[in-house]
Amino acid sequence: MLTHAAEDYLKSIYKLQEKGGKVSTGILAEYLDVKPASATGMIKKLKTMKLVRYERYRGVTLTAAGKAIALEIIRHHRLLELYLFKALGVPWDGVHEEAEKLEHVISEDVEARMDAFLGYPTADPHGAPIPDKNGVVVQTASVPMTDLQNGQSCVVAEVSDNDSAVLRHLGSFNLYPGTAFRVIEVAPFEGPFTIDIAGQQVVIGREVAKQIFVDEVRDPDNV
Amino acid sequence: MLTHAAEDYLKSIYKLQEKGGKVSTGILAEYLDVKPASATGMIKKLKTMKLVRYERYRGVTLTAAGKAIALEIIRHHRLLELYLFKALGVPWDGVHEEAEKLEHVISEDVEARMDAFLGYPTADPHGAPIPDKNGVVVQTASVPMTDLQNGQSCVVAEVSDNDSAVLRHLGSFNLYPGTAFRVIEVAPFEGPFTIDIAGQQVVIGREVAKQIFVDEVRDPDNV
DNA sequence: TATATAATTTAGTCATGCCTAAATTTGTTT
DNA sequence: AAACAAATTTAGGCATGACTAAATTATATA
Repeated sequence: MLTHAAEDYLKSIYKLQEKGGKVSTGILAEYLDVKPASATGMIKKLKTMKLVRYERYRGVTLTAAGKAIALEIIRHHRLLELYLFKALGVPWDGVHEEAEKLEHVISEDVEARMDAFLGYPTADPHGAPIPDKNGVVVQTASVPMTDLQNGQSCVVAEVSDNDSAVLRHLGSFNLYPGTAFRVIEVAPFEGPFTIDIAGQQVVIGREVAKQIFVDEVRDPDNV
Repeated sequence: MLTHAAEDYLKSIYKLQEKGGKVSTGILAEYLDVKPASATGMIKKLKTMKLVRYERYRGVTLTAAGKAIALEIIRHHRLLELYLFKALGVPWDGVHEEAEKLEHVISEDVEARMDAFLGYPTADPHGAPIPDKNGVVVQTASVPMTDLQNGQSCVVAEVSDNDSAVLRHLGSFNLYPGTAFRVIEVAPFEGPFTIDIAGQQVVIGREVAKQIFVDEVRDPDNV
């Protein structure tokens, strides 16, 4: 069995790999809040276990075996988030932290029971896809909110779960996955977005908008 | 925050202390499946944290602070067992192992939510008392099944959760906390017990009987 | 009371997984 | 092509929590 630390490394490599192919030691270390030297050490260990491909100064990628483990941990994490949210009422800005600890510890049996209880869900409370038992992930074609233009309407697909303060903020005006909204105005020069959510006007800054991904983008009906 | 290992030591010292005052290094090491030298090392560490009282060759006891932590971990463990059993349908011979890993990891928030979901229960699936938030344990006056005489009837109060094979065995004839039974015969010379559970006759060996504790013992109505 | 046996402690190791500081490699710029 | 900056690796350390082997203390027995 792998250590918790090794599982975290694999998970992080997977996530970073998703948006940019090979992963450098430095990026990985920064993502894990660890010094680059520590990352090098763990990468070498993972290589001897044949979970990653690695050449010094050339970055890491997951092997098939490594990817399978990464996806299993991610599945644990997202199922746990949804379970804590739905079954125990943990607020959506708190589930990430809790799942981060539990994901390394639950058995496959408990995982399967949560999965069944939830009706074999495909997304967690932040809209992130839950890999299935075989590690298959349903990828959606969502785009960052920052791509939106004046007047366009859309539905929230996913929200980054890294920053719980941001999540609380979004929750305060009911912006969750599945919520529809319309862009009233995009302020020029990289300015904030003013949007309409169920009749309420809300202003969202660039930094926050970057963490929101949307679906079903439609141009204004009345041109 | 304490390490998982330290929490396990405190929990074990508490349990051993319950039935015999001071706890020797050897007993503790055996209970934790660790070499005595390792136990000595951890005991010293716990002493510097003022969680135990200790003099070499004289055994350990918990301080008030140590006891509070031990009870909190035990509370986590037993609440988790009951939660896994009731909310997720984990079989009663599997909850112990699972809770053993989770107990070190759940937050107080999740603990409180499970507690509320379960309706503030006072016993786990094996009948062991769940300490309340303040560390108060309701002690019952149950006696070991090995104390029973021919003809006496009783109700199962608690079953030791250490051995899951034993639990599966007991479950196979529906012997759970709350189950009533009557002793038909105690074979002489430390022999097995023959009992009547809801009309079925079952034979239970000494070693298993030692792990069963009973309440409401009554002598036969017809003498 | 001397001695054998059992229990416990000390001393020294090992593997993890992190760290810092210094050395090296790579890639970019002039 | 040389030199600089950034990224990466190496080397050496530290804390945990386990281990074995040897020394010490306590207890039981003759």
